[in-house]
Amino acid sequence: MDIPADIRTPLDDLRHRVPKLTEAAIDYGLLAQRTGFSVKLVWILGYGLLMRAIGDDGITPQRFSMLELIGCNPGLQQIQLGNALGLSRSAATLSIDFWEDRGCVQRRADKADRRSFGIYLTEHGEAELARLRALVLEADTALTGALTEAETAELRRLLGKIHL
Amino acid sequence: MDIPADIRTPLDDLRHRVPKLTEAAIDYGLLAQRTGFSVKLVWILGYGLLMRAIGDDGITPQRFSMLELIGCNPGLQQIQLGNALGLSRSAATLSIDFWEDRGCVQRRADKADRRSFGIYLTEHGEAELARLRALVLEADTALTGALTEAETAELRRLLGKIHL
DNA sequence: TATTGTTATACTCTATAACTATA
DNA sequence: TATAGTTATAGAGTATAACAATA
Repeated sequence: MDIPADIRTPLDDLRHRVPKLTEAAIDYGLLAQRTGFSVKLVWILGYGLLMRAIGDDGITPQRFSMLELIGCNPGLQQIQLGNALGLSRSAATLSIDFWEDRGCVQRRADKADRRSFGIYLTEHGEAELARLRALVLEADTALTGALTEAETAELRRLLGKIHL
Repeated sequence: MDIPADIRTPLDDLRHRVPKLTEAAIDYGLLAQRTGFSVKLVWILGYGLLMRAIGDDGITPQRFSMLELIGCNPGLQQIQLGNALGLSRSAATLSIDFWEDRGCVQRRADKADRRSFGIYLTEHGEAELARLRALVLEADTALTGALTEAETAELRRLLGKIHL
């Protein structure tokens, strides 16, 4: 499975969004020493990489996360999906609306509690999720392209120690 | 110099914004394996930590970055400041307006080119920047509180390898 | 009364484009 | 013509609050 050329060397085209802290012309002072600032720069790169890999402005990383969550947890309530991604009820509604409009998810009435729905992928949604997963994996691999596998594993371990 | 109590144990109060990927109830699927997703979660934590440490909704991490940049590079043009932070001209204007309204920065006419200004800190701005730097450093230290110093250094090295 | 979902609304941040004044 | 800065405007994404239906 070849990685498309525009994903293989991806970061260089996105660097205009991200300051080079070592450039002589500008002194970044404290920013250059802040872990949080480095995290932000890498987040910007990862976001841009993912957007480009997906190639559809409507499908943001956040919306992909929603679709992935639905695929892995069929039947969840909207409020549970929202909580799992740190979204308000209304933001979850809108995110699910987006995928419903694209024919990827279905709201099924919950017979036990008629206030709520169970959210499920449609067949088309399954296919779309499979397609996107491949792109997302490639973009994520590209993000750590400058690192060895051992370094990538260590990076993930350290990030996980912070947020887990 | 003691770290305030609400910064010393900071992450726990912010976790509601950040899913625990290992929780049994929900399967995060691909998301749990994505470096980019972990980066995002850590970014959310760092952002929240910094906002809380600063304790002034107007002063965002982005605006702090602008002030720090002005402090470290007095006399830069607005457009240069914007470029250094990945901002458009209009966004840079607004960010500098914010600090000017607070009496922290000054636009000084450039005698050689009357279209542009040199941006400088005021005395009050110097003091404000010094005050904020201490808070920012504490918040950044708190972000990596779960890591040893060696681990924090390694995390920074790995992040730098990606964005530098 | 409390909860699920929807809708209306407002807010923040951003970029683009039009505009002014210089160059 | 091009550039620095400002302003007007629009877009995306979010949250809060009011609302309807149901518990």
